[in-house]
Amino acid sequence: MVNKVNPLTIGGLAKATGVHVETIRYYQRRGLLSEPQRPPGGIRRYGSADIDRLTFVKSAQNLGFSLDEIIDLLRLEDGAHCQEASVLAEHKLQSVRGKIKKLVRIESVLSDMVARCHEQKGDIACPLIASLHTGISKVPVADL
Amino acid sequence: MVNKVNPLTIGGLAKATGVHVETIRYYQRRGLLSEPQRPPGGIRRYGSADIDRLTFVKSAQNLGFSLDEIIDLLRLEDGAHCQEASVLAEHKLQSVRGKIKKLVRIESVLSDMVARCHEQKGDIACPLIASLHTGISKVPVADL
DNA sequence: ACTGATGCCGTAGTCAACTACGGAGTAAGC
DNA sequence: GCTTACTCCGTAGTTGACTACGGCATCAGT
Repeated sequence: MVNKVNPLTIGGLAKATGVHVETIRYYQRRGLLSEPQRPPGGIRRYGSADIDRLTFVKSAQNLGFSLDEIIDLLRLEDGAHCQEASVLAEHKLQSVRGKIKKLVRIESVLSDMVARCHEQKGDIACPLIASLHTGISKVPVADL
Repeated sequence: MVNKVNPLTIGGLAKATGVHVETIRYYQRRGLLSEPQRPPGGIRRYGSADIDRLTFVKSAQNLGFSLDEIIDLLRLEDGAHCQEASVLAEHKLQSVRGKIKKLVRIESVLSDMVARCHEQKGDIACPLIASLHTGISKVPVADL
């Protein structure tokens, strides 16, 4: 009962995309991927459209979009809503830039602390531990 | 029944540190903060040592340490294990730098996409959506 | 026809770090 | 002495994105 257009079983789709079978089923439940009709009592078949869809989802996810946000993007998928899509992307860009800023601050505090540890001369106390006690680096770390 | 050394109730400690009462209780359960003895049938009292401890936990957390890692740091808290502490901090520094790298790559892809949207001249398709279909930006986003 | 690998399906478990709830006891101010 | 605000405690729920389990159906190869 092999379909010429949609030759893949869910396992084949998983191999073709590198997405776990259970994850594909999860995406179907979440509405990120539609479930093809299945022949009575038979097994569903998938094709290149599904591979493309999963590629879309994974690309967006790699850019930091959540599944909920990807659902929004999928509604704009026909390419006719460029304005709206770029608004979403710009928001994401802002949040990515915010995260980078926070991490860069954390990086400088941490590397300072490590450096002070290394140049420590005969002190007894650890400057790193000491810094943590003084409440240094009050970087709000929310949603890193 | 007010204690001169440890005058704060858990609510006072919460206010003094900006950490929610429930979170303090959660930290006690996790072993990040010890529970002071309480007078029979009475209410526990907290003092500056507890404020300091919470400051320590929050500072470390703001630097990206997980609670489990902070438990490790707390074992080194006497300041006599500078070597070990700085090893932990260096690991964290590595991971922070890794995250920054990934985010910077994401930032450049996203800003490219947005820019192409803005300079789009009379095309019908949205370049941003199109990019997502081609599986661009295979940045493994794990543990962002 | 048989067997072993897959598919289907619903439900439940995982992780981290909280956050909320409910009911009973206690402390403090008037 | 009464009221109101806390405190204590254990347990359960939240979030996001999966991941696992168990039992049955189906398919492909021999």
